[in-house]
Amino acid sequence: MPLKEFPLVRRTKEEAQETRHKLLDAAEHLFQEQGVSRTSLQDIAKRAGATRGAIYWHFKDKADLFNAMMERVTLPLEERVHRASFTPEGTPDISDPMSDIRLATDHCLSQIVNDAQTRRVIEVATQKVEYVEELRAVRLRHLSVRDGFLDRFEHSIEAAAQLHGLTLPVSAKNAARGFHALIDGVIQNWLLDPEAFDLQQVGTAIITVYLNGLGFNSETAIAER
Amino acid sequence: MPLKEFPLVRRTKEEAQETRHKLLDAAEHLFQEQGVSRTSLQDIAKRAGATRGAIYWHFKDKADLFNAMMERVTLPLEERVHRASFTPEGTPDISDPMSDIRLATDHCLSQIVNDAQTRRVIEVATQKVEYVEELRAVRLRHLSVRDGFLDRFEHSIEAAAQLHGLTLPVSAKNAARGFHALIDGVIQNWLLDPEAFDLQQVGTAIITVYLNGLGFNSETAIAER
DNA sequence: CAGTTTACATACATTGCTGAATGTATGTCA
DNA sequence: TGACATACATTCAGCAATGTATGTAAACTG
Repeated sequence: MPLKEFPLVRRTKEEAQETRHKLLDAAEHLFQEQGVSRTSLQDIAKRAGATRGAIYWHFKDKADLFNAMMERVTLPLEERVHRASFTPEGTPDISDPMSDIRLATDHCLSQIVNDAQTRRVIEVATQKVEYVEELRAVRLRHLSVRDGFLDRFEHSIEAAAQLHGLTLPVSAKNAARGFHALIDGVIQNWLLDPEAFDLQQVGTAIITVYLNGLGFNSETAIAER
Repeated sequence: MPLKEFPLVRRTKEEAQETRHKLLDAAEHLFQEQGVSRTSLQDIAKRAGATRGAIYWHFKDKADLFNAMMERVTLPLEERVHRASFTPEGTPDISDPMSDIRLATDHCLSQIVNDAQTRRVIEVATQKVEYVEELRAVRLRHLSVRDGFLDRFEHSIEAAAQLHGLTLPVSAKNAARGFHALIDGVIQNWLLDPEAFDLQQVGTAIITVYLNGLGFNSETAIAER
């Protein structure tokens, strides 16, 4: 039964947003625990202290709710990475594009390790959902975000190579793909078994190895400062 | 209705194995198309030209069928990689452990690109299934297989470093983790959009970059031959 | 060549989830 | 202070999937 401590029927807009967030919170946890398909809207409503009526009011269906849950975390993260990659704010930096990328990457890893919500949502997105037709939109957005990152990486790598006057052993595009695959891979492996190793430490180390393989040796980056 | 071309009721043991394989084949395709949870046992039976009775005869339930489907592909693959990493057969090779690893990796990439079944199953395992309690066994096996690979990589990298007399910039364990993350990541990214790039070519290239970053420059490997 | 087991097909009972319809009390605004 | 929109709760119809129980004919066995 939906708890009835006080009259509680109609809410103000603020309260409505609060129940919306409670629904998304509940979904996050339940999706992580039982997987998306095995979690019913009933489960989510119950955990949020509401009924399915509330869900159908705020969202069209389960896929819509899933999307909202994802975007609540990924939109700010994307924006953050986006900003980090151009000049942060007022700081007129003419820094090495490669350190910008490394900073942004470190920030990502750090957020995954330190922010439980981010970790939960990424875990759901990578292990607790089936990417089928219904979630085509999610998949497409995922792809376009990825391609955006790849372009950014590619240009930064190219610019940095030019800056340091070195010739890359592979095309900038492939170098970017490898960089992305490395980060993506290490995050996924960590999520599979977070106890196995320290994501930030190992992540930083292997990125250094990879960039070193591209010709960016650590001294170069430090010397520039 | 289950097709009734001829009497067809009871089969010989061979025929029974054939229907078993047909069921697994059907499951593979349907899981890939619709995801595991959205595929009913009814769907699978129908596609295989059988009924749910056949499924419940051969398998305990859906999770059991899923396991069988996975192992039909992964067991031979694992065994192959395992063999590749020790001395193949009668060939008394005292080759560079690093080239062994590269050969095994190339073989994996090649099989993923060229064998549709392997590709299907890996795609299902990475995108079309939710790793929840019910599939705990799959997850655990996945982890133990991964750890086996990691150990192998670690030892090979260590041996190769000693052979070439170089000091690794990171621990052998972390070097192995990076190597694995790189391969895992590039495969997953390729599966997300196989049109985007050539897996074997890009894979080989970025592996070279990474190994180069570890200190194994391509000339070293070639010079040894 | 009976009896037994195998390899399924069929039928049934149960469960659980979705979507839509409807109810309802409260905010909100003219 | 009505009138309308909002933010849900409740109810209901309907299906779809699972698991099991049972039927059955052919293969296998001694």
